[in-house]
Amino acid sequence: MSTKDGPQASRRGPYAKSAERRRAILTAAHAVFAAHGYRGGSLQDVANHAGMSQTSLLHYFPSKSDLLLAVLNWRDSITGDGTAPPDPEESLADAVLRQARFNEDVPGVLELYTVLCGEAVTEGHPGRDYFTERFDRLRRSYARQLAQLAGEGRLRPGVDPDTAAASLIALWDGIQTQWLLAPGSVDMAGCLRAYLDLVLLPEEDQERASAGAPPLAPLG
Amino acid sequence: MSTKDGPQASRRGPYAKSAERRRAILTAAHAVFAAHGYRGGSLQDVANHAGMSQTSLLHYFPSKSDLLLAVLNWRDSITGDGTAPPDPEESLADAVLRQARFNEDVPGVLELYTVLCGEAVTEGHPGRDYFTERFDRLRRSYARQLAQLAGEGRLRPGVDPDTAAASLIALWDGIQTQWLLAPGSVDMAGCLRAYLDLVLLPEEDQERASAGAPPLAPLG
DNA sequence: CCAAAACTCGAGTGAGCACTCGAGTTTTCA
DNA sequence: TGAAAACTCGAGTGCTCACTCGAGTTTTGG
Repeated sequence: MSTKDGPQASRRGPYAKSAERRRAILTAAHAVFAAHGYRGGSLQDVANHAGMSQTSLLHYFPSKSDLLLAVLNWRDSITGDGTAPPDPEESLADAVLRQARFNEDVPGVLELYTVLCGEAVTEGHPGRDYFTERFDRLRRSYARQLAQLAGEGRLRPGVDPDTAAASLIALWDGIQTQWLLAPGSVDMAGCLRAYLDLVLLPEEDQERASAGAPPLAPLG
Repeated sequence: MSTKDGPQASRRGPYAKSAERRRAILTAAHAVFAAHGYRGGSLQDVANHAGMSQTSLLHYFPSKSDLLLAVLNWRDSITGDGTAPPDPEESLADAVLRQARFNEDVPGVLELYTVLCGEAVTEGHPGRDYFTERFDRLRRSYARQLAQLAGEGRLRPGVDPDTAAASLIALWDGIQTQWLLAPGSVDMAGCLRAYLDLVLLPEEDQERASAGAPPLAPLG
């Protein structure tokens, strides 16, 4: 009653090293799930990578599905969830291409995303809701940005922002899969740039775009 | 030749019902792998679906990875591997859209493909080579068809056939994933049609576009 | 300084896994 | 028709899995 901050005010804070331990577990789990998937990766493997016993791991994350969701949310908290561009001055195309090129050089990020996204459409997969919501969020975000570009006359006539948003995300995911299976045969950034070149009109034509012909051949 | 067709000519043919049983196993395995993935699906589950013991199943397919590869090749033998169009008179766009719409109505086909494709980028997955080769084959096939259209002037200027081939496949796969997670929010055929409308030029431009090519020449 | 919470982990627990073995039954084919 | 291959399956085999238990150690906060 003296210092009461709750009905059973008997809680203490975690140890000083706890945050670091959790981070080590998340790093290890990220690597393991990226390499073997959720079902194929074991808690023992994660614990070994993190340098602790499986029992200690379960002290921080009480179940395997909790660990998976923690890894997914951890990634989003670090790299962003793709919804909000870090620099509001950066164009949509530049942001997409910069992120695509960046991902090529950070091993494990694309593996984790691609592997888990495929697994997630499986019955009872703990990451299913995460990916469903992520796609929903991304589609809305890109559609909004594309609609704004359309208002500025920078979208090719006939292109629907909602369709283009879903298509851009789909193209991005699909090309990642192909790149992971044959890195030398696919140019991720090149494919994305080619698609954006088809959908977007160059900035300097914005005066003529609303009234006259775009630089590339118009649609029939 | 009558009694000797090999060094140890003592082989006999399988039972009459064997082909049917193999087909029942493949059907069951298709459903199980589509619902739970390769790692998440068990041989016991497949055997139960097929109405036999796990031991009998293993008589026909001596290991789980053998069963997976058999399922993948069985699908290709039924639906085609996407390389050869069934009707040489059908245009590339029509074939893509027809297949996309067909897949929407056959449950399990997209699940199997999407789930296994994601799993396959995992270390040591038995389906990895299959998907790598499949993508290679598909890219080459579409690139060839697009290059021919380019020769007929039916490709939008500036579009690279190789890039467009990889992009079309990527878009297709990616939109399938989104559709499986949120069927009501995504129009698969619509996205593919929109992309093809961006890449291909309408047919009536053929007279101005090229010299004297037939409208839909058979593949060389 | 000290009680109690936070942490650590060896040793299970029970379930499920792919796969094997051996013995019985059914079918083929000469 | 009969020998032998094709098939069937109950009963394992050894392994790994996620997760629990209980008991000890370390750290915190008053």
